Amino acid sequence: MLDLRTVRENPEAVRNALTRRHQPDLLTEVDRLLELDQSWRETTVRRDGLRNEQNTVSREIGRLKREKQEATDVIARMQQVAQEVRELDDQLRDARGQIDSILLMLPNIPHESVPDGASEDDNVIVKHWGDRPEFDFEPRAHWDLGEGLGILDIERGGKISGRGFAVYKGQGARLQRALISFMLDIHTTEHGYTEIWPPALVNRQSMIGTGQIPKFEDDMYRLAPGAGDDADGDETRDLFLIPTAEVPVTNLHAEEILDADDLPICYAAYTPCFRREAGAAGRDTRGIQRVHQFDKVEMVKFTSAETSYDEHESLLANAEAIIQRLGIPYRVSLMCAGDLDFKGAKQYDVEIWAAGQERWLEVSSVSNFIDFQARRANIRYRPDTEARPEFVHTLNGSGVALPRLVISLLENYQQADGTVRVPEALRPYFGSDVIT
RNA sequence: GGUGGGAUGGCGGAGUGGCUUAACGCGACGGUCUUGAAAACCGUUGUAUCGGCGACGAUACCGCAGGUUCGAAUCCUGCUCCCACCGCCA
Repeated sequence: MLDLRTVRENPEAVRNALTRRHQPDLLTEVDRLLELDQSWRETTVRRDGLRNEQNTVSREIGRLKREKQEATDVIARMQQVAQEVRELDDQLRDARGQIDSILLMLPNIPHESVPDGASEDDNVIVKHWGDRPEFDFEPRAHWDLGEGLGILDIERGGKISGRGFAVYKGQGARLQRALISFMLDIHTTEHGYTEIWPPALVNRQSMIGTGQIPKFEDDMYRLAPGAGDDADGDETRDLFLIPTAEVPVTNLHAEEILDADDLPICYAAYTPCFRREAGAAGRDTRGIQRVHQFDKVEMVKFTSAETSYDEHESLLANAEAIIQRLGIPYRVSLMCAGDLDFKGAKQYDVEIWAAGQERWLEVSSVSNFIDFQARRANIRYRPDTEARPEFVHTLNGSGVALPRLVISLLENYQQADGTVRVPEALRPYFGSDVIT
């Protein structure tokens, strides 16, 4: 979330950001926020003055009592003051709640290097890599290849769970396992990431910390209270399935003050990911392009404020390295302000080529959130021993998501007989050079 | 799931309603002394918010959230986490 002080002292920067993001509807929220803040501060001054009186006089009452003197009149007067403090506290709590809820809804401010634009059509393609494969036969889509090879079972996935859940079988299952190990090994041994294996269920506070809630709560899977549970909002059972490892991994350091010498902290984590895709019914429903549960290796970085944009570039390079080793053609887009993720200040998307469908598929989104998540999750660091703590910058990028990578591998490396070659780099993990 | 015991500053640890805006110790930082270091001695010590141009001042924070009271680390209610034992369990 944004710093309230930034909004207070530089509201034009915030309004400008909303305009660049093409979200003019939020401008009135900024005005409301400024009014609430003004009255919150005025009330705070009054309340603190009364608290000061309370503290002073209460000490005096203590002294009188010790000296066995009469204090009834003073106590009667202080009862009034206490009542007034209670009323002001209620007002403050209410105003603070409204302020926080607005702050939680306001998006990050796009970095100056982010291009203007209203939609994905205005994203800037900054890189192309690799040559698209050519075939002397008609290449097939992955759902045909997968079914033909017996490695992908969409229908049974639907039977046991519902639409949007896939079953991988035999060499398909092995391919999943091989890819996960392959990617994690590269990130940990060559890119300097520490491997994390986090929970897949997290509490509400963690979801707020990384920014999935409140804005995207409808896209999240949430555990229903079990039979016999209290229905009245028991925090311990208010759990969400993670939509990405970003949530548990970033929140590892929530409420902490990190040592500057430890930065940057770089984590890589494999997790399953769960997404309701609430607003996307009917889109890309064939195959495993858009599913409710998928697997992903995610990279997360905690950096100082000075280095985050450099770290952003190397994070992108780390994601690209995976795809390059698998010999898959890809392109990188710099997201325009209008298409930029709610919580991001700058974001690259990496799309790989799927030869069977002849289209680009997003497999990685590489974002710098600057202090947006760190402020929500309260993750700070001390620049040096004497300095006051500052918010870290958090970044993350997929490295990479599996289903679309599998699609691309199947479709790009398919052969006329329906078998699929396995890229060289993956063979030690997969144990074979062809999927038959 | 059950029973009992805990949670206090960077760490250890005192503190059962007012003489505590948390004692004492350790650590850290600054200084004195010293050729240098150690020891000793002196001083300092967290986080956040608000007010002020500023020096500075005020408020809040003793696991979390409410409550009682003129006044709460201390009393009450709910919750979380940790430790021990019991039960269940891959």
